Amino acid sequence: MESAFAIIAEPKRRAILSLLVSSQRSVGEIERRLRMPQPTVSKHLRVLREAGFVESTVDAQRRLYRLKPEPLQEVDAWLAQFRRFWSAHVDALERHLDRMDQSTPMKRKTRRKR
Amino acid sequence: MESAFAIIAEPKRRAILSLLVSSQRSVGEIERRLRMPQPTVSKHLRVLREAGFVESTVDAQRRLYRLKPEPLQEVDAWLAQFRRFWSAHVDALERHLDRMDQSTPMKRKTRRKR
DNA sequence: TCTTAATATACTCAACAGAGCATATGCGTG
DNA sequence: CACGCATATGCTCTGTTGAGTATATTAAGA
Repeated sequence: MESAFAIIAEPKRRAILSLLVSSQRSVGEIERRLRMPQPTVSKHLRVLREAGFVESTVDAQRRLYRLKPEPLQEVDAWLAQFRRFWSAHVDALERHLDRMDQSTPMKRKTRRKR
Repeated sequence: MESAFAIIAEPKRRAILSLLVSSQRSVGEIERRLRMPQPTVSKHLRVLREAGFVESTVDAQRRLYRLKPEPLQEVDAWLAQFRRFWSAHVDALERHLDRMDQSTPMKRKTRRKR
């Protein structure tokens, strides 16, 4: 379960992370909002905690879980290398469209600039 | 194996994607550059192809594989919701630091503005 | 057409992850 | 201090996945 990528491969864990992005939540809140059995929630929270995605504080019998940014930022950093590729792709597409424009000048004005 | 997230959970697949970001490659090139057995490469390429991460064209006996942007963009879109959280986090940290500044004014000038 | 290079696929095996259920732990309250 | 709520953990079972090895497919070239 090493990598951050493996952690977010699990749909229910992604749901938990998405829920925590707005504010911290107790286990019971997560359980009710996501309609998951309590042991399932606790087990996924354990995985998330050990991987550094969340941290918890004790509030009487409750544990309040909240997001930590680092692991998701790591994923984001890996994705960065592909963003340049996407823009290059868009550029190539636009150059292609521009070439089409030259053959059909009537449509040129419908094209937006970057 | 449905989701894009599950696909990139595999380290070797991430390596292949990273390799393809610079240019398209044949199976043999991937095999040599990443030091993977050929069946391993082919199997991962199949998974990547069926999930829409790559596409291939035939060049004599070779197959040239290249990236397709959509699935990674989907991952990127999911991550977007957390970026606001990160900046909020940084803001909170900075407010905290600013409060510290008020108690130790001497250090204030070392703080950079946003 | 025989051969060789490039790639894909089939099959088996071992490891692991998630679900479900039962149960343990810990804290507050009467 | 006994009970109840909130949460964590243990255990078993099952499905899936990746590795490894062998083999099939397809095209090029002598």
